[in-house]
Amino acid sequence: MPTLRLHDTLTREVRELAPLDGKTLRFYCCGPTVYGPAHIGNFRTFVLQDVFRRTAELSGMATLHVRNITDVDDKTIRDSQAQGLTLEEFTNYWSDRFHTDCARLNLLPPHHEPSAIDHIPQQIALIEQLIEKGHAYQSEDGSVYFNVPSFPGYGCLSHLDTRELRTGASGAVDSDEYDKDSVADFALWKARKTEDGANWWPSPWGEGRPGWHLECSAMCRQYLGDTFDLHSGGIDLIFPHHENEIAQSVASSGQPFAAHWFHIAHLMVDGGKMSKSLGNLHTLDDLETHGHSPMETRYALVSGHYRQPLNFTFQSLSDARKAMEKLSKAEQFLREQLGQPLAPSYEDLLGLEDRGIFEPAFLALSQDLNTPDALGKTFSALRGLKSGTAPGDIRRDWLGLHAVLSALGLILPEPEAASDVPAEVLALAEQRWQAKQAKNWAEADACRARVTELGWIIKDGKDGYEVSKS
RNA sequence: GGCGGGAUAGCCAAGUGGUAAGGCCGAGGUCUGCAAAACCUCUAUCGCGGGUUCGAUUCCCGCUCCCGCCUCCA
Repeated sequence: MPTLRLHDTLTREVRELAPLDGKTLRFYCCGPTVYGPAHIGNFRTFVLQDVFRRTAELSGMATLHVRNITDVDDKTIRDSQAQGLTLEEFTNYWSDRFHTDCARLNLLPPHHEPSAIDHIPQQIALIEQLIEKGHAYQSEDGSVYFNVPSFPGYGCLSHLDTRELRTGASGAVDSDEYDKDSVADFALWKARKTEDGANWWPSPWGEGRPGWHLECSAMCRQYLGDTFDLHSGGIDLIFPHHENEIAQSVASSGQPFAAHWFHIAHLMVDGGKMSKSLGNLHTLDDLETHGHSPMETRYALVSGHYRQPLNFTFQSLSDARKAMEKLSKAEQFLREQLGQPLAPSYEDLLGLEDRGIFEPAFLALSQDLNTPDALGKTFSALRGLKSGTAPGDIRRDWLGLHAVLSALGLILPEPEAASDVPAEVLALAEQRWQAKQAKNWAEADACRARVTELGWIIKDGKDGYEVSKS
């Protein structure tokens, strides 16, 4: 079993990852806040987490994957009310949409997908523990805050000295929060406000709702225990979200929290930050409107290393299509050598011992999830295969290729089905073929021209032809 | 101001103390009545200036520029 090595944000080094309990790799990924369609930047994170899980599983490890749904916060409350929906109706709609997009991107569903609202009691229990241990306090209005100065390790993940955490450092001050003892303190429980509408819950501190950071700490504990293998999210979550999670969890349990931290760098669009005002917050639907499939998007998202900002362009989607067609041709070549077997299932590939000429590509994934290197090594192996310089076991190599593709989660395009070609086009193509056999070039060319006009392309093979959409 | 990540061919993007993977695009070739596909070949000395070294794109220092975080953003 190849060892899995991954960069750890906490220690800032690439470290080997092995299940703490010797059996199952348990990890938590911060999920979406469901108040609108997720954009491809969000999906970069989820796709890379998926590649991580697949690589672990294909290496022979068992996994336990938890990813939450944040279904209560300022934005979900605000937007649900604006649309005259209950919070549940609103978040259910966007959760469903999120799941649809995940499926289109071939993301493995997490083993557990807990939501904040479904875990209010666990969150309240966590706050009670924190207050009991002197790490939290109640303010005048009934909100509860975490007492940051009471937790010496605060800032260890983001390497931000707590002295530097001063309000207004970035130019925007929330002068609303007078109740905090220290500017670094953050809300565990937010007292009910009129604008929250029906969205409040009873608690020992009065009516209100949980703070954002709290849900993850509570649900990590619920599904993975106090200490588990890995915690992941976008790079922007390092501070303050993950820093706060560590504070809440460690201060309440007295145990180590996540053993390893996995953060994914941001996606850029056309060299700059994505933003609504620039109109470059692409969703899967947007891209499909432009004729780019979710798989092309997935390929584009894994074409850069997860620790580097990735520049996303429409050109990268076109490149992805071409690259996948190339992979598909090679896969068909191997399949034909084997006499048209069915593609192996994901389960068939788990813990595969010998990946043949694709072993280096798979190894690249095991080495800090180097997806671009894995793709490069895959194409390099392909070249050797086709030029016959890599003699070997075809079946072994075919399975090896599928292991790499499965780890990346790529589903290759199938050759165009002939069935949806219009009868008229089919007839013209056949007529042309007959003319060609008779060496009647003028008629053959006329037929080709006509077919082209209709938006189709004829490609001749050795003993026949294929028609495809132009 | 603090912390962090970058700068590699037309575009995207790996990597290494010993003269730089891969994909896309482009050029040439084999093949082909045409067209396409397929296959082969070709295209960079790695932001700037110093230093260490037999040798640096890779290590160190300085500089320029870019980006992110420091506020409930993946």
